[in-house]
Amino acid sequence: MKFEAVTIKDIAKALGLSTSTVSRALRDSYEISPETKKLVLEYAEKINYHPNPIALSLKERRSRSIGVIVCEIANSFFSQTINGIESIAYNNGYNVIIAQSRESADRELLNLQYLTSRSVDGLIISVSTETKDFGYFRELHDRGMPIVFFDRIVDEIETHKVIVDNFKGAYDATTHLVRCGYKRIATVCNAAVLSIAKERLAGYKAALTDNGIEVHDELIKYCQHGGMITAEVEEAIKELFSSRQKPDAIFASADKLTTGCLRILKAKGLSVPGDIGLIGFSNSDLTELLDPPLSIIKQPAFEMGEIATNLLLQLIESKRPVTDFETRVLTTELLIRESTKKQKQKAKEIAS
Amino acid sequence: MKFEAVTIKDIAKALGLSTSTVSRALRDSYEISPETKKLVLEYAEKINYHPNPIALSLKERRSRSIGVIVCEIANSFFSQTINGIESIAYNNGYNVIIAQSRESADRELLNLQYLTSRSVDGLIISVSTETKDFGYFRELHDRGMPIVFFDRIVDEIETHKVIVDNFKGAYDATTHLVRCGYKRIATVCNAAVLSIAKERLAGYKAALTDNGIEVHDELIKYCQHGGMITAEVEEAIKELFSSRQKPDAIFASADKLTTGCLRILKAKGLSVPGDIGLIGFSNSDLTELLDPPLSIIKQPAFEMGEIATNLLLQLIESKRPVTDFETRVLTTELLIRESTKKQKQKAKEIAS
DNA sequence: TTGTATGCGTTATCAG
DNA sequence: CTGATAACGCATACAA
Repeated sequence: MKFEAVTIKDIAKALGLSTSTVSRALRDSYEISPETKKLVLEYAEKINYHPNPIALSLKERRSRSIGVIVCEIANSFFSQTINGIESIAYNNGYNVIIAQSRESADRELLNLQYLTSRSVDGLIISVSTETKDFGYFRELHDRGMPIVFFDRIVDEIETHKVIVDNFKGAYDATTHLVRCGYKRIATVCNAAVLSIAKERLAGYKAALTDNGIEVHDELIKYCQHGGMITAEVEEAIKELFSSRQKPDAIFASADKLTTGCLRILKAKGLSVPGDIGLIGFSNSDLTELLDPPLSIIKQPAFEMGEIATNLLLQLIESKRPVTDFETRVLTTELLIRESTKKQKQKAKEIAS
Repeated sequence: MKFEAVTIKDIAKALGLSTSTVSRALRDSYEISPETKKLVLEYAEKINYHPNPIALSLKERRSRSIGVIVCEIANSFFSQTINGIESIAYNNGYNVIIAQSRESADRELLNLQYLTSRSVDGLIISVSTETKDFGYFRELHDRGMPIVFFDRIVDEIETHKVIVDNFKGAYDATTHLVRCGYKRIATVCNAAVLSIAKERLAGYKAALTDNGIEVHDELIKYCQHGGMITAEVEEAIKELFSSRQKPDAIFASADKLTTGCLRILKAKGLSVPGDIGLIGFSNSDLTELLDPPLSIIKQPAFEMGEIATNLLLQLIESKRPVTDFETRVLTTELLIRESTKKQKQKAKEIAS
């Protein structure tokens, strides 16, 4: 009673032809007579024949599917990226297989092995906060598996990468807080091993320095699990407020951290930006509806997904190893949404 | 230079054994001597052997992958559901292949054909707003393809379904608005063909009737594209406000519609709930951060994904057609988040 | 123009 | 205990 498909054999038998003739007729080969072709095609249509892609994959050693590994699907940034990935994949006849690492290096590795053993033709990856050992990525890459990294990239591996200008995004965000008059600006960021954490932290520091504000290490808090665990963000903020350098504003350097900070500040009864300034990376479509709306740094997530997929398909389809790898750096969007005119004015200064 | 895997043949050749011996040794067959087993296992480990799942699929006629079709991944409700689906699939060694219909029946059909021709072992589907013809679903189902519907289900097809009590959710939401003192309560809902739209509309109407409020058709607006197109929601609201029965509150009957309404009301300069009441289905984690926080009806999305997947795996693994289909009805959560004490009081009345 | 034989990687069925 | 062979569905080099 299993979903049983009709094969080329069935057609051959029914029509008194050989399987190869049928195969060729279906592929519209030049060496098949028009009559036979027509016969086969019509019969195939009639009995609703569909080639078995698994058999095809086995033969052609390609599955026309790409694997995607992110920490979490239910995160605006990643779900928007996956949207872009699916979009391009669909247009090119590829399937998208999704896996989540949940910020666990073990789980990431398992998914990686699983997907590659599943014969995906390529991988699009944003590494977990926990990943320290890139050996398996390297091994895969060396063995010829096409890989494209995005957002949280692995610098050491020579393949295409798609990121935003994290330094500039963080710089702009921090500068915005400075222009708003904040003096003790803290930052809550991801584990320091992550490329995005490093770049954004550098942007934050540079902005402070360029504005004559000293960088205080007590004002820099790391969340090892990328904000997946609420308590972690809570702890970070608690520490910030119990430090000598009590902050008057916070720059949250990732989607999950921004909403995490916002939630905890509100829970503490602190209004944003009344009591404390806040800006952060975010791709949620609701931040603009907050009252007052939250200023954010937005990444072009959908486009990142599209670009990553196009690059991957390029790698997949040019069978030879590609040596001229590129890192596509897109721009972030600083969305100033403070309500007072004064702040809008300041926003303009930054934009210019 | 293609990513080439090591096969059972390679092991056989290297060890001077036959492929069948190697195969059996790897599967820990009782008919292989401990020494040979050890030899094979160690060598396999050493050269990092992994069975080719495509070849396995061809042989076993199963791919250990499930297909998921939703209208849009970048929607809190669906991304949370997919999170749950991936979670269970991962635990059972299945891959999740994602496809989006983008509320287009054509695209849904193409994805459907694509996924099934890709030999997924089963499907988890939430139909698009546009879907009117369920013929292909029926055909697949009749041919033995395991299918589980969730959220937007197809009543006519006898298979497992996972939904929430949409009637009650809508009833509670509408009742809440009534208790808050609103008199002319409008609703913005999905295309009337959708199961969820019908059920929620019924709940809305029942709540009004039970509270002695007349149902006015002008206060019921449909969005054919489920809010995918902003203009559509804008139009609906514009129509509501230009009708004789100008509403004083709105019940938005889906995630996308709730945020859509909120956005447009804000854009119109109307404060919620100051100028107009609003409640709706939503799974966004930011609604609670709005000021004042927005009251919503939340669906247990993650759990729905988990349950749907468990049911699907059951269908897949019991090869015979299952005849005792069930519809799992979960409860929605009415999250009252109005700020005034009076409203909180009223919320309690509803809860009791 | 069509048919036959082989291989893709694996397991199952025989035979030894 | 182990090995040879067929089969899964398809494409293709080679034969006719």
